[in-house]
Amino acid sequence: MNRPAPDLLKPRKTPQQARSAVTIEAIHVATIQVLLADGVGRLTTTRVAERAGVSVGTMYQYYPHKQALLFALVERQFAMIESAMRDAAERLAGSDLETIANGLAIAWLDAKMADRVASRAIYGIAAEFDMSQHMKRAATCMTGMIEDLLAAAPGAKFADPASAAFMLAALLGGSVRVVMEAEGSEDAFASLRRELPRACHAYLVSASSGAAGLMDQAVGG
Amino acid sequence: MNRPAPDLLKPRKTPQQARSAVTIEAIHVATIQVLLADGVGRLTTTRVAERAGVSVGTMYQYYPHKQALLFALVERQFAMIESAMRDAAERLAGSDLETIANGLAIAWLDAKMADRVASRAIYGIAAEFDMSQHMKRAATCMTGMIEDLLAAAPGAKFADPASAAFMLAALLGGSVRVVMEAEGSEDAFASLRRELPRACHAYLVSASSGAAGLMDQAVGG
DNA sequence: ACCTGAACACCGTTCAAGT
DNA sequence: ACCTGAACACCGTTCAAGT
Repeated sequence: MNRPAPDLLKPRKTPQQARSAVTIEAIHVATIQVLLADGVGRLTTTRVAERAGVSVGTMYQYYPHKQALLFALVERQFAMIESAMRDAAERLAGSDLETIANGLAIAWLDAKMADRVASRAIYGIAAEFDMSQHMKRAATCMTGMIEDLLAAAPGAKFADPASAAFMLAALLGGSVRVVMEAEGSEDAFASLRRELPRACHAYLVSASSGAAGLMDQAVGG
Repeated sequence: MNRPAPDLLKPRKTPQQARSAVTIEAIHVATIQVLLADGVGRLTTTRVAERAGVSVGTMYQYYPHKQALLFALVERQFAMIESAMRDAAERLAGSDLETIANGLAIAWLDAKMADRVASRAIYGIAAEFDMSQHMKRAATCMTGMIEDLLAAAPGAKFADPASAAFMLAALLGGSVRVVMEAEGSEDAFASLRRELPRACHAYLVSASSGAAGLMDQAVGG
């Protein structure tokens, strides 16, 4: 009893001896290398094992299947972004709408762009199997964080804070995603960096019914 | 000479006899059926051929590989959405920013939701192979259409119309995509339908420097 | 012109055997 | 406790043979 719910995508076991920790690290590194060199399409368990210097069987001792292997990378990326956004939220607590909008947009872009090559590769993985659970969790997390920020923003009253937070999360997440997927040029990313904060701010102002919001909009920008 | 550039994702040949037209249609229908019944992961050439009542070899006469088969579905979806948006743009030409924003957002949502099951399934496909070319083309097309609309909007002057159009396309495309990917609930889609027009409008007003724009924002809804 | 299906190369996964 | 690698089932793709 008190057994954890079986998560089929999780690693199979945790290393008990030093050499197995080395093995895991080798597999992890090899996965990234193969991914970057050959792409998701050509990433095979044999190739990864070969590159890691272990046999396929060994790989299957730690990961129940190929998906779990790739999933580990996605999780790491998710965690990185989540932590970056959490930092930003902490920094922005109590700020006005404009500061919040700009701060969130820039933090989001920075996190996504931090390692753009890896990011794109990982988006490719994320697409290959059903990520809806993770996406849902990430979206809920982001929405909650944003909702708290909005609630603490001085002089802004939202008729429906949950909706506003949800929409802002969708705007942030989606726009970056779409540009990345279309293999956006440098220009595209520059536009995004210029326009996304503005879009977020404009939306927040429009969704909040506080008088300060409208003042802000008429003066700022 | 004058040979068309080889597009490896295109069907291999066009039917010359009646029976082959029937075959193609059968394959197409079978693909959708298998996709909906078993998901992308379990869609195999054998299964499709079986369901279509032809041999695998026959399938390979019309499609050079499995990707091409799935690609045909994606193309159809793209064409449907593109045409819907073209209609909307025609209808909205010369309208003010609020009408344009609302009209585009609703048209976009309607097109994407028209057959939500198929849409999600097709997003799944689109993810499985590199769609960046198509995404890029679609994005360019949308951006162009929007830019024309903005140029024709009375009383709105954009410092950088191209950027504004680009950003609006990203907002539309991304937000819907993100919600779909997170397997959004009915609530989520309802929020999107309520908030997306507002977000688009707010952004356009903020990006345009025309006095009418600010008036609009302060008074409108 | 169109269709068939056995054959081939390759990939994910397992498991008996080793240290 | 950890590792190996031959073996298995399955899948995408081809091609000689048919109508």
